Amino acid sequence: MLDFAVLGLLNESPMHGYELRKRLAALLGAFRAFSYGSLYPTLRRLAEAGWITEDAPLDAPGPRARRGKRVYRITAEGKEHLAELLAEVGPDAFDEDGFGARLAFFASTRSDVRLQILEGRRRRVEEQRDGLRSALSRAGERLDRYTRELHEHGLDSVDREVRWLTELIESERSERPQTRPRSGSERAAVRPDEHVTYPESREEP
Amino acid sequence: MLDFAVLGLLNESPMHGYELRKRLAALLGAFRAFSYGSLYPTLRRLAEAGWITEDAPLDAPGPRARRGKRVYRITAEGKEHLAELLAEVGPDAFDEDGFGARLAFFASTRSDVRLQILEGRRRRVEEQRDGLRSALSRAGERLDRYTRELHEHGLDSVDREVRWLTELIESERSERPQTRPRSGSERAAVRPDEHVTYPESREEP
DNA sequence: GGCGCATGTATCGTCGTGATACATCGCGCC
DNA sequence: GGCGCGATGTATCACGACGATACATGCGCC
Repeated sequence: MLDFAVLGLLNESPMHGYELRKRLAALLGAFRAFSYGSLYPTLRRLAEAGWITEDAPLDAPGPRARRGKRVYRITAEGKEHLAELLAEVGPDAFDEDGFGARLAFFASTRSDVRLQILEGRRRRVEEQRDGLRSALSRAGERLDRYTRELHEHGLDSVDREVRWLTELIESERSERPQTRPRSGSERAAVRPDEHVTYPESREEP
Repeated sequence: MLDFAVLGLLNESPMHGYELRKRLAALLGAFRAFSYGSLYPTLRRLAEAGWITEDAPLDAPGPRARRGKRVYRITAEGKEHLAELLAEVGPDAFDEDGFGARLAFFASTRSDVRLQILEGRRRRVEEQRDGLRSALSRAGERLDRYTRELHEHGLDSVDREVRWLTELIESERSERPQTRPRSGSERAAVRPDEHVTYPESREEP
């Protein structure tokens, strides 16, 4: 999840850890920004895996080991890996945060994958809604007033999210009405200025 | 946070860990139920602190060590501790989960503390709203369409939550219009069938 | 001249999660 | 008659994120 977001951002341009975190915050909604406590370990892991490089600006040979600014840059392998991540759905894509991260890079995501993600997320939220709904109608009467209020508010929110997702899905479908043909190669519906390159489209085995 | 919720539930009646988790889930909203991985360690911690007891049903002296059903029960000290927790606000009371937990036990919470919690939570959510709002008006135009959509939906939700909290606050105030007198002892406004006993009302030092 | 604030890198203890393991019991179903 | 399956029930562990903290630099502003 963090891997995905970091690669996505570094694919746009090289960055410092600090700026990365700010961009992450802007992307995922100000609150819900990862802390450095997870960001730096992630960067190191990504560097070890070869997806990114870490340009440490030649340490001035002074007496104290300076803590230099480090610029992180995506590698060719990293782009390849990102393209794979963008093309698959993965189980995290439907929870709150994972969905947010996927949505943030929808412009680089194949149109059919976009639909899969939106529909999966909607299914997930509908389950929440139904669970909440039946819990309320079962126990609603003998629930504490405040607890009931909380659950009703939660039900409302979740209900609105389902409607929002439905709108997104519909607009996604109307902009891409070729649901019919089911042609052999579902090719990338992506803008030409995209940085990533897509692997071959693959059928489910 | 978990401590608080567990003590609150055990204050109503003794329970197994399993049932505790179910009640927790019902209370906090089905999703957002703590896993056993945090529940059992918490129970052990609470038992060590003396807030609860752990009734292990005398192991049948058979060859294999049976894993018996354990009934957890709140102690007198636990009730005292719970009353303290209920009377103070604490910094977790304003985040999503902490607030939910506090709300779930509002019936056992002093009316003035209720107001503090509601208002603190509202302030928190207003900050989120304003941050989101200004981020959107600053960068809204050059934002990805999907990202903007996500942030606008988030802003909507947060906005509605503020309004919801305002309603709760107003109804809280109207049911307790003695905001005026500022009499020496802010006494418990609590139903007589409550299990907890309140410590002396204390003025801020 | 110094104060505070944004920039910038980094670590650590704490805590919750999600997966997993294991065990018992009642129920339906063939 | 026995078989499986889902609910009940207790428990652990690796992993990952958080929040606090530390430290350093450069910049503007009064």
